[in-house]
Amino acid sequence: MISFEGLILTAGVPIYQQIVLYVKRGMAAGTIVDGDELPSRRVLSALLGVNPNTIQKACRILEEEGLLCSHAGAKSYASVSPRQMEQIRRQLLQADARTLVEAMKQMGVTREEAVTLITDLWKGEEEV
Amino acid sequence: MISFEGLILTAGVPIYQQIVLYVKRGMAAGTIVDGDELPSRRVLSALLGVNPNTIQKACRILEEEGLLCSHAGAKSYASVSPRQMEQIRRQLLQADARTLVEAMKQMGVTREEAVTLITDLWKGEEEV
DNA sequence: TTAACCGTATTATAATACTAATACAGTTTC
DNA sequence: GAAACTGTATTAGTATTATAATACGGTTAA
Repeated sequence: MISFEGLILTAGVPIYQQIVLYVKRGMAAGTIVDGDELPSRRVLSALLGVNPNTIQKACRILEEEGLLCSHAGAKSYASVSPRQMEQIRRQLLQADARTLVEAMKQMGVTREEAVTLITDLWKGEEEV
Repeated sequence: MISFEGLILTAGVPIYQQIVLYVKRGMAAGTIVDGDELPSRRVLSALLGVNPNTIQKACRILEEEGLLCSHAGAKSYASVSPRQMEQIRRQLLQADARTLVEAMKQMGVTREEAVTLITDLWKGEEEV
């Protein structure tokens, strides 16, 4: 059963997008693997405190991308091949890193300063 | 006169937020300094191809944060003290880096891998 | 002073995101 | 087969984002 305990909803970003991203990142990390069972729409909506329609929207997107297998009446399961897993991992990493690099450059930050900032933050959060 | 040539609007994020962020990053980088003149609402809206109301919303936010000085009938000017500049820089850097670190950790990426990814991307974009 | 600019405000319209309340049909289990 | 689930669809209402079309009054320079 896929766990959503690690998902902390942030204001300002569409909820369905956050759910999709959470699942994709889990797949990239290997914490969500092929065949894993998804909680039902109703259970998940109660768990996250959002509307069932919002959950359904996220699930529909995941299914359209071939990452979720849903059939009316039956439970839903993760569907990820090793190839898909690698592709998702690469795409997400590239996107996140590119966003940061562009932001840093716009602020006139040097590469060394950026690396220092990240390593420091990494250590800092490990203590918490 | 503050230049907005470097601002590339992205779909999915509110335009007024992108404008506010662009100005703040310019202030953090030192490319926008205290007293710099802002293009008029109408000129800027034509330049970016967005509605004047959207520009006005961004300007209202910047003024409420004390970063823009506007008076009816007169032109608008950037208003940044050295203390504000440092504060903005620190806030934005922290926010961006924190977002990346959380994403990386969710995907099971090591600190070394993250640093490598960023340094590579930095070099790669410098060639372009 | 008057014309041309400036910031500001208002009203209306449309698209998207999200909530809310149902309803329906397929699957599973006892 | 019936009850309890499951995914799916529909309709309605609200808030935010953005556009559109004006309008008003202050500032500035010819």
